Amino acid sequence: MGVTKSDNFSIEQNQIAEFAKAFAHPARVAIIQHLLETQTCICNDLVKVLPLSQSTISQHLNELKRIGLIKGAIDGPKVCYCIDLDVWERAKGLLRNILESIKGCC
Amino acid sequence: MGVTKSDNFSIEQNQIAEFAKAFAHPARVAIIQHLLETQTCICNDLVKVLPLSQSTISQHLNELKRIGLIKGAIDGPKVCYCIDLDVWERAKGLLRNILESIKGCC
DNA sequence: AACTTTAATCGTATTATTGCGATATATCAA
DNA sequence: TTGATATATCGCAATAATACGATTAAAGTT
Repeated sequence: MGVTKSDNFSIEQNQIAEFAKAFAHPARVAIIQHLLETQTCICNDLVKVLPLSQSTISQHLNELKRIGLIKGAIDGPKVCYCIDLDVWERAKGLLRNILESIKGCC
Repeated sequence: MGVTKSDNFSIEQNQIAEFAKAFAHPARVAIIQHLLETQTCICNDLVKVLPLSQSTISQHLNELKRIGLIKGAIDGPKVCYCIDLDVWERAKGLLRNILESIKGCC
């Protein structure tokens, strides 16, 4: 049917998948890296930095906001985005947990 | 146009996105977790364990193989899959690197 | 008030992803 | 040889994701 059958998997599995999705596109990786570098919030410098249109970047930002990894603060006509530390830590924990749970292999 | 514009991003950004994609679906998370648990290779126990059809699971396995995180060894009529340690370590390094590069926030 | 900047959203086109049944193939067991 | 088991692949359908231009809306600026 084409739809991800989320219901059949655990909450944790869905959460991991959701966080991973944030990093599953090079444009979103670039956005996140930029936010990590500038540390302090940025707004639409991204439009100048990334090879994508304003509307596309806005969509990616919205997706990251939906996932929870970033949050935006309105500042006049601008919106300053930054990493949401709490959510980031949860994502880090979940992903680190699965990445480091390897003990050996065949 | 609907296509991810990979060319406009760095190799590293694309690699991170590619590895993240492996985890960006609950079914693949479940498959990976199962492979991590059983440690030794498994084949199509997955069909019995996961709420998905054989063909769908085969597709997910193929996607993971394409990304490189797992490899399959033919054993008679079966195929035993397991984590590819080298690739896994590279994925771990890249993802850990970005996840831990946060210094603070607004 | 007119203009600029910023950003979200709408509409649309295109491609990717997810999923399943059916089928094909290969190996092993009886 | 016949049958069972294990997998991959094909064909199809439906939904999701990516991207852009155009438009809208809000907040400053002149």
